[in-house]
Formats: sequence, structure tokens, C-alpha cells
Amino acid sequence: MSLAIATPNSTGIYSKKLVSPNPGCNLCTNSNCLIKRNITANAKSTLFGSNNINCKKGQQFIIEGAPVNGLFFVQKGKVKVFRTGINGREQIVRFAKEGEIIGHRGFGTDEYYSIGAIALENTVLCYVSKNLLQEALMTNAKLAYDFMMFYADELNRSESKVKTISQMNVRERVIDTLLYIHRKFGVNNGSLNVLLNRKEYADHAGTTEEQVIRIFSALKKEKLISINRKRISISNIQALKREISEHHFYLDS
Amino acid sequence: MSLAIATPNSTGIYSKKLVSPNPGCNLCTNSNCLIKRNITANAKSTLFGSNNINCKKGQQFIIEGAPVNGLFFVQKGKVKVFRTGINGREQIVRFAKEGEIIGHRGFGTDEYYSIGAIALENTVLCYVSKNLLQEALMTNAKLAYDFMMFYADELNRSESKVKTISQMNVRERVIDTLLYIHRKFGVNNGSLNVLLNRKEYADHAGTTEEQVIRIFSALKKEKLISINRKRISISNIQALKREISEHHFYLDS
DNA sequence: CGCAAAACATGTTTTTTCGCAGGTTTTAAC
DNA sequence: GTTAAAACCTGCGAAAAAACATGTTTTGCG
Repeated sequence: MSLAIATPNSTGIYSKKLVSPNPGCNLCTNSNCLIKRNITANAKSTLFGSNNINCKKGQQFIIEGAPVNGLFFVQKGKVKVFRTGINGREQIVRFAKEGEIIGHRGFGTDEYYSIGAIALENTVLCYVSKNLLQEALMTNAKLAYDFMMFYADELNRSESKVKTISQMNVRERVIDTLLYIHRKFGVNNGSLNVLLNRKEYADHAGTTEEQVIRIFSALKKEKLISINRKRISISNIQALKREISEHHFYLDS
Repeated sequence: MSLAIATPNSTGIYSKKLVSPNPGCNLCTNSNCLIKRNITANAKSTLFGSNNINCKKGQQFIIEGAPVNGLFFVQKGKVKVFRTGINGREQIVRFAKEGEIIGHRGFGTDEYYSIGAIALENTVLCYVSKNLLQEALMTNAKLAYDFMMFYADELNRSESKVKTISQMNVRERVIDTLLYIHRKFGVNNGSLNVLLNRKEYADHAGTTEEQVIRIFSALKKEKLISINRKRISISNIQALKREISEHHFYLDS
């Protein structure tokens, strides 16, 4: 059957074992999944019923420049999406959590992924083949509308990030990143609900590991955050927000 | 009729005279307009038939923070889209030409524009009210799909720009901007087909006017570009591309 | 034409950020 | 528990970029 051709198996970067044969949409609990919201149970099991991928922490499941076959939904877990620059320097363009989409280039005529994606923890992905999804989008206006809204929103966020990186100084960018992580992943037991190393903070803020370490130290000394190894707690979120507020006239990302 | 309420007239920032009463889609010659491609002539004149706006050079037609009523198509002319930061410093997030869309926040529940837009030359805009377009999108899957593709593409470009601004040095960013302008607006009589001042190049490259002037001087001395006031000609596009090629492993914007 | 404003240009100073070097602590593996 | 690797931390000099100052050229307008 044609589905097999579109399955990530065929790209060769996923082992057979990692692809579950049949959990599918019906067992998925993501209430904010665009697919789940817009497709009937019947169509779901037909079109998207057998493409779950388990991804171990640290595993790269999208490689920059690899051919596009489809896109991924994060069913459970956390992911970083990045572009690689000179000397392998990473720019993290965003993070993704449950319900979010990875791989915007799954559509159209584009042949290669322009981003890479790595699981930050053990993650369950839902793979949707380009062709099947395209068909669904072309016939289901509400689905296409929801996808459009997703992209329009992401575009707004990204254009906001362009300004952020361009106009904020390093300290402000690090603070902005901390607040972004706080918004995106929330808090668990008082500390940010995701474990990133200093390099990953730097790669998102567009600076170096050393600068992040320096600024974390300063923020700690100023009692704005507290640090226990990788566990970062924001002690005074108002003060942090205030420090970058002049950059945000109109509610950005 | 309800159309009048959604017309830009009602926002108060456009004079009556600038809004043509009845040219509409049928006289529009943009073959790549998303609306024109997907709506029948009849529906077009009903829904989108009377919202043309003439915009003089230098006129701002979207103000950051103003309430969103709809979005704009560029029917003819050139536009810059920007966000304003501290001390009124502008970050130009992109330029737009014929057929392109301005104002992604025309949809959904967002109440305020997060970007500003200014005409770079005398420009004809086509205004489409949020409500009417939303209705069209919800019932026309192909239209929604095309919009989705537009935003997915813009998102890719924007995320590419994040990396560009973050990882390139000033000279590379200025070169990148020159090449972007070249791609976007092309060449007329040997020089770039748009007249921007040094500040606008700087605002796109994320640097200062002085740096742009310095780098233009250097590029001129190196015979990579030639300058006649605002008319910039790229003399050796291969050399310019080569200089930033290491940043572009996989076809970016 | 004459004038003022805008745009362009360049040299100098100051600030910010980077990159390296050298260290300590933590984590994971045997 | 030992050991190696990874992660974290700090100081300092170098480099890049911004900011400032000041002068020139061009443009638009009465």
C-alpha cells in the first residue's frame, strides 16, 4: 500500500522498532491537535492511523537538507527546532511541545527540510505524510484554515524574534529567552519545566555559552532567578518583564 | 451595508478620496493574487469589489497597535513592513511587492496589528475585510490552502532571517540584504528596482546607517557594487553570493 | 536662485560582545 | 570508587560594532 512509501521508515533514519504499528489518532490525547479537531474518527484511522514514532532524548528526527516526505506532530515530549550555521553553530528558531507541528516544509514543492529537529526528552511523534495531508487540506476548509492560522501565528512570533535578536543586547535576549521558555513550558516544582544546558539557552538567544553563564550569574546575584544546576527558577518575573518591556510596545510573542 | 463598517475608511486613517469606489478585483491584473486565483468573478465582485486604496509614497497605512479590521494585498507598488523598537528604531521584517499580503493578524481573535507598513512608492492596495475573508476561507479549501502555503513560506523565510541576523557579521548582513532586494525587486536599467535610503538598508540588515555607508563604500572600492546616489547596481553578484555562501547550506530565503 | 533639510560620508571614541585560557564541579560509565 | 567526559564558571585581552562628532553633497521648495 502507498502509505508505506511515505512512512519515515523509508527514509532510513528511523529503525523499524521505533515505529509503533497501530496506536494512531484514536489513542492520542492531544485535545489541541489540528488533525484531531478537524477530521472524523473514521477518516483519521484511515489516513493517519499508523505512524507513531518514539524518539529518545537527544535523537535527531529531522535532518537539515534531508528530503521532505511529510511533517510531524509532537504527541508527547519536547523538541528543539534549529538551523545550523558556520562551524556548526546552532540557531534554535523555536521549541515545540505537545500538539505542535514540526517541519513546515512538508507541503508544496519544496524538496528538502530547511530546519533540523532534536528531541529534548523522550518524545512521541506523530508522522503525517505530505500527500495524505495535502489531500485532506484541499478538501477540508476548516482544517486548512486551522493550519493557516497556525502558520500565521508562528510567522508573527518569528518576525518578533527578528526584532528581538536585532535590537536587544545580550542580557535582554537571555532574559527574553527565559521568559519565552517560561511561557512555552511553564513551571514544575517551582522551576522551568524543561532542562536545557547553557549552550541551548545561548543558541536560542543568539549568543555564546559564556555570555549566558555570565548573565545567569548576574541574575542570580540580583535575586531575579535561582539556579540549581540545570534547574532554573524565575524568582522575580515582574522585574525580568519590566527590564525588556520597553521593547514590547505591542504584545509580541 | 455591513461592508462599509469593515472598510478602512472607518478607521479614520484613510481619507475618503484615497478609496476608489469601484475598480475591484475585475480590473486587477495580478495573476498571482491568491483571491483572484481562487474565487469566481461573480463572488469576487460581491465580496471584494470595492476596496481599493491609493497610497502615496511615504504614507503609513498600517500603524502598529491599531485595531485589526482586515488585511491588505499589494495590487501595485512597493511596501516595507516593520516593527518599531526602542527610541523608534525600526526593524524592517520584510518588503512586499505586487500580489503579496500585508497584515497577518487580519485573522483570528487578535485585535491589534503587531507590524507597521509604509508605501515605498505610490502604491495601490486592495483591502479585504477580516470577516468576509474569513467566511471565504472557511468554505473554500483551496483558498485556505493557498493562504496556508503563503504563510508557511513566509515563516520559513523569517526563520531564516533569524539565523542570518544572529550569525552573520555586519558586512555579511548588508550583503545579504542587497541580495534579498535583488531577488525581491529585481533590476531595472542595471540597478536595483527600488530606491531605498541607507537607513532602510540598515533597518533591514539590523545595523546602523553609518555601517551601511561604510560597507557600501568598501563594496564599491572592491568593484562589487556601483553606486549612483540611491541607485545601487550589483556588479559582481557571484562574488557577493560567495561571500555569504557558507551561511547557506540549504537554500534559505 | 538661494536656502534649509535631508541624505550621505568619514574619522574617532566608547561600549559591547566574543573568544580563549584555565579552572572547578557534576555526571555517567566502568 | 575511580576516572573520563561533559558541563559549568571566571578573568582578560581582542575584535566588532555602535555612538558620536563633524563635514560634505544632494534635494526639494518658496
